[in-house]
Amino acid sequence: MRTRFAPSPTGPLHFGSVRTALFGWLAARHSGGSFVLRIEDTDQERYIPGSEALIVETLNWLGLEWDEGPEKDGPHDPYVQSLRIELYQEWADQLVQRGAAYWCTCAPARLAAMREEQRRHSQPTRYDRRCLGRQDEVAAERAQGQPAVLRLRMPDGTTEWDDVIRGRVVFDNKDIDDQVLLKSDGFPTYHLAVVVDDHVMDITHVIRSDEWIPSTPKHLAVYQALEWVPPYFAHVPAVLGPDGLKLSKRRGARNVLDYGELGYVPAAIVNAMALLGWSSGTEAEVFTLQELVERFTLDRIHAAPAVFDPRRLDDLNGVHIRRMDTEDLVHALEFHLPGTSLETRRRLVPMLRERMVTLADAKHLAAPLLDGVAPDQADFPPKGVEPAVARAMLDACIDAVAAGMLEHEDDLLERLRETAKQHAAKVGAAFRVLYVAVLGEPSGVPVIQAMAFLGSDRALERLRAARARLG
RNA sequence: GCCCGCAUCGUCUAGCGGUUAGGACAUCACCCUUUCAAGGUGGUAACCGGGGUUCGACUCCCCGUGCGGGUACCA
Repeated sequence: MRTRFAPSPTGPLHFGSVRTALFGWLAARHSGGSFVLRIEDTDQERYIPGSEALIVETLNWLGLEWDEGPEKDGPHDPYVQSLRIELYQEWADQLVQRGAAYWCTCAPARLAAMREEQRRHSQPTRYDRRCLGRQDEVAAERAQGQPAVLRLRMPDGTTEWDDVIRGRVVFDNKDIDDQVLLKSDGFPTYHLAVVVDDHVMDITHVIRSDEWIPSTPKHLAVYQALEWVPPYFAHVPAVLGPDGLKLSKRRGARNVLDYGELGYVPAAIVNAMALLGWSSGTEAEVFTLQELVERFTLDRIHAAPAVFDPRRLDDLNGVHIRRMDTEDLVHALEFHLPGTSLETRRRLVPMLRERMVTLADAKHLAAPLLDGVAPDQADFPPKGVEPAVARAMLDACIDAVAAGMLEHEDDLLERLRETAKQHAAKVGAAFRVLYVAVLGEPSGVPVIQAMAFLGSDRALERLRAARARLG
């Protein structure tokens, strides 16, 4: 199996487009086949410089390596369509010779008026083939330098194919327009370029978003005219935003790379994407990339569009963070805890790990431990705790820490529990005093571990400052 | 307007004629607990509507409805 991801360089990749790439990548890897990355930049107008670099970075970040494509070389180099123009023109000639395509010099204004008229009469809007019947004149016009486009001559009859995800799909060819294949500037349209490249590059399975279903008959017509064996088509459903509309840059769909800065890990993103429209058929839903490769098959993709729920990503992100290898986590945290040493992060990880939804959470979680100054807290002692209990807890803690009990966390914990009980206070509530004293907040990483991290001196400093506030 | 696709809890989904309609997220309750989390247990919550087909429909067919997409010298 050979699959490809063929984005156009019109900006960063969003969740929906990357999911399509993921499906293609997984299908290829699962079958032991190869995955091709191809840049479809046949529209110079929409080209946004830097997009290709973004695409490459995104795929690399998620671990979706391609076997052939930009920065990779391969037997079908180059993998950028704007560099393959002559190839498309050659096949366009073939289509003309075979009577499957014809030149058209109709002006845009005429086409617009024609469609307007058709719409008014409840007719489907298609090219009326005016130029098809006057090819000699058109040839003369072209010779004089008049701009022209090459159109596919859509054959009569019906076009059908067995979509891997949807089953049989049938179109009546009379509803399908004579698609422009070559623009007046000599560039191919998507419709010509994909077909030529997918065939030349031996793509066996075209996995693309379902917005392409209506144009698949056009592509099939080209395959047929050129006597090429068409690939399998798998049209994956769209990913919708919370508004129920298809994700798009226009509507603020987020650049997938942004998720990295927000603290999402690749494993979680890939897992969440896979679950949007695909299911394993078992009740397991947490998978690593490798586990997805083992289980993924195209036929288990659900045909209905899916609404992306960021809460699911959050959950999966926490799960994958908790499962991450410690050293990997220590390294991943570097970005979110700038200025910290490897060693510091190693000591922090046990306290942070189970409390992070995103890696970015490490910042506020670790702040009380990394700041040099003891945090302030207006509401002290915390409500629900008698001042007498607060004093007793702090005194006991100060004595114990001063006596070196931070070396024995379990004993210290036991000592503090007893102190709370002796004062008829709920252990949880009594401890809150300590949290506020040490972390500046009634919640956070485990307070005894936090004190151990800070060291006796700094811990005592904060405890005494809090004690002093109580008088 | 014309064409196409889709339709199970709020969300992602399992289901492929006979099930107490299952799981996950979210949500609620409880347990555990040094706080917060994590974890555990349990609860609330779904087959878009109408016709068929069938002994029997979530499941198959048709029609509606809703949603999505296409309808470009954009992809």
